[in-house]
Parts: sequence; C-alpha cells; structure tokens
Amino acid sequence: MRPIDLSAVATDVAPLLLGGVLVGADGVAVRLVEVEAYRGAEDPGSHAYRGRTARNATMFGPPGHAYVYRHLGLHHCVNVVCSPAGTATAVLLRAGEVVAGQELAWQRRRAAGVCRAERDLARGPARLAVVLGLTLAHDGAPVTILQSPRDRPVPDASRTRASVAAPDAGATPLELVPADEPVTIRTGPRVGVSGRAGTDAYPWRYWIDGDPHVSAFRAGPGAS
DNA sequence: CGTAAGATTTACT
DNA sequence: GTAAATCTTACGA
Repeated sequence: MRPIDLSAVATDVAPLLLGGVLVGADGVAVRLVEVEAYRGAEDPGSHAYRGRTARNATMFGPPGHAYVYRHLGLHHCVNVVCSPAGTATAVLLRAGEVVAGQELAWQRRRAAGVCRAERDLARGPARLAVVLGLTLAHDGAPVTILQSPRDRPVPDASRTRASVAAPDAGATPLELVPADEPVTIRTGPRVGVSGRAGTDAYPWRYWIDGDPHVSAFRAGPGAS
C-alpha cells in the first residue's frame, strides 16, 4: 500500500484517512470514521479563506501537523494540515471509534460533560478532541504517518494511567496508522457550514458507510 | 469601536 | 426543540 502523502490537497487526503487509527501520546487511539476537507483560499467554508490570521497560522505551515482551534470559546477541533507550506488545506477529524485507552477516554469525557454510550465517546469533532486530550497546546504538533499497519503500536496499559489533565502535553506527537483493509466511503455536504460552502457544491465530508460512530448531519445556516 | 456569526455540545423547557 | 456558554474574526459605523 502506497503511504499517504499529506502534501497532497485535503480533498485527496481525506478519504485515505478513513479507517486509519490516530494514536495519541498517552495510549488513547481512535479509528477515524468521519472527516471533512477544507481547501483554504478556494473554499469559502475554510478558516483560511480570507488569509492568514493568528488562529489559522498552522494551516499555512508544512503538512503533517495538527491544526487545533477553539470554537465558541469552549470546544476544540483537530485538523491534519495538508498541502505544501503556504497553501492552507486541512482535514478536520469529525468522528471516530475509541480502540485503545478506553479508561482514560471515559475519564476525559466525563470531566467534560455527560456521556452514556460508548458510541458517543468520539462522535463529533469536539468530542474526538476531548478523548485524545488535545487542546490549543497541541496546535502545530507533528502528525506522523506510519508506513504499514504492522507498525501499529501495542496499546500500553501503563500509559493509559496518565493524568486526565495532562497540561504539559506541549507538542506531543500524534501517529496515524493507515487503514489495513478497504472501507466503503460515502460523501456529502459538510456539517454546520453556512452558505454555498455547506451545499452539494462542496461535497467534502467523507465517512465510512453505515458506521454507527459517524456523527449526525446538521445543515449550516443558509446551506439549504 | 461595537456587533454579529460561527467547522459545537450540553442542559433544560 | 431551544438556549447558553464564551473566543476569534469580519464587517459596518
């Protein structure tokens, strides 16, 4: 299997990430089931559409890093930066299934609010960020693509006992293990994106067909 | 300089 | 179903 090239455009990278496993530094790992692509200057729905700001600077940097931003002052969302430096495309990680470090994932989700079902642990971009313990401190952290599923790290129980707060995470790197078997992919308009950028004209949401961990669709304002 | 609108989630009516 | 929480950016006065 050819390794994933993050210097490609986000719309090319996004489907390749589905079924892959994102591994955090403290033992929590999430199998990605839903992502969205954002294409910077070409995309009215992108944070980078109107150029570089303090918040989105990471997206303009080199590929293979995490762009983490805060939404509504409360929640964090995580992207994988794509395209060469200077071109700001990225893939938003919208939902996944926790496949390792469940105990720590549950602790973090309970600390952030109520969560009853296993299915909802990482169902939604802000929830996914919570279980992985990602905050603004991780903006710019490297994301490494492992070459083969054989390199998949064995879940290390001792590391799942890390503190819930993990304030000193800094630029702890993330690892992404590509899918080891094909998945059936569906596409459609992005969730919660307003105006034309949230319509079929921009079908840049990608998810694994039928997977229960995919989040619910919600049309953006004026995206009819 | 003030205001409005978000790549959301949770709690309450 | 609707509101609230609360920060960054864009835009109009």
